[in-house]
Amino acid sequence: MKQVVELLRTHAIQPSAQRVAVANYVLVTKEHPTAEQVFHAVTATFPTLSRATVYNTLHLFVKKGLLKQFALTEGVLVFDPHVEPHHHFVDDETGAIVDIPWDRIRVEGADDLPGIDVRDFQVVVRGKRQRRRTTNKAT
Amino acid sequence: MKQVVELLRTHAIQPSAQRVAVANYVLVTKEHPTAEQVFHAVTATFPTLSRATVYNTLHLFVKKGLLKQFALTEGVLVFDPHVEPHHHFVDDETGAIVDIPWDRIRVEGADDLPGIDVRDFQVVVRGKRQRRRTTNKAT
DNA sequence: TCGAAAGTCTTGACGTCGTCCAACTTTGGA
DNA sequence: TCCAAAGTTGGACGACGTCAAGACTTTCGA
Ligand SMILES: [Mn+2]
Ligand SMILES: [Mn+2]
Ligand SMILES: [Zn+2]
Ligand SMILES: [Zn+2]
Repeated sequence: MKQVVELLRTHAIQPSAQRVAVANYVLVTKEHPTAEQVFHAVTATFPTLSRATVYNTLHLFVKKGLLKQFALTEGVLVFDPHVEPHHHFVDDETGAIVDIPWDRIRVEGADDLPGIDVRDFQVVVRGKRQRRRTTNKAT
Repeated sequence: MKQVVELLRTHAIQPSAQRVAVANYVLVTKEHPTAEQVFHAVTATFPTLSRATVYNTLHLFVKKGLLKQFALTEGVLVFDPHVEPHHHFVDDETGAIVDIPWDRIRVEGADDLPGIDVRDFQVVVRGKRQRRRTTNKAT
């Protein structure tokens, strides 16, 4: 997409074909993919793309502020194009990570801790998605 | 230690020599060690202990409620003998994880999210430890 | 237009973390 | 005492991630 190329340019990133392909996936997703998920998703349409380039590109995007990086689930980093502050829910059963809007949870005292320069904080909620809501009227 | 043996027994865990050795390290530490750190620390005094047994034992302790397990830093799980709810600070520079008492931070709304059965939540704070406090009287 | 320098990409080797399994040792109750 | 169950071991294996050397591309001044 044209706008991805512009976005990379405005962040001082050369829009190579590989970077544009990665960007068109990872900057658009609502999920929180791992590097391996990005690799598999993008090589589906760009088969010659190498693993090293995926990692290099993701790290570059993080450095340039287009992505954030989290360690929330076992063993892997995930990438998040939603760079404004927000909280996360982690589904125990599937490992899925879901955004919680910043204003949905009130936090007091996290940025005023003795001896600490707080860079950021977030609430991490773990649990299960509820079974089908049966709140609907007669089905 | 004798009390570790008793602790294991009260949690229905056979206190084998290997488990006691692991317990004497991981149930006592104030740090949040990774499995590999546990492995290296305990093999220093119990050289025949195998990696598989360390992992088996840590997972058993988690299942029995003696430890909690978190993914807070890149690539590794950490284990925490402090099983009551509390928050965590992660030092950007060293990766060190430090407990924040539950009451130090007020959180409202995290357990009342639509469509979610919340099992638990915590605040994760990231930043730097401040340079030496110079609040002391004339040194 | 040409060629060098800088930038980018690929391949494949390597390291760490964690799992798994088959073979073994130890344990404790009949 | 004996033996089935429980526990342990070492090594193979897989996923994730890093790194460096070389190849390819783009840029840009002569
Ligand atoms: Mn930006
Ligand atoms: Mn307990
Ligand atoms: Zn997010
Ligand atoms: Zn803790």
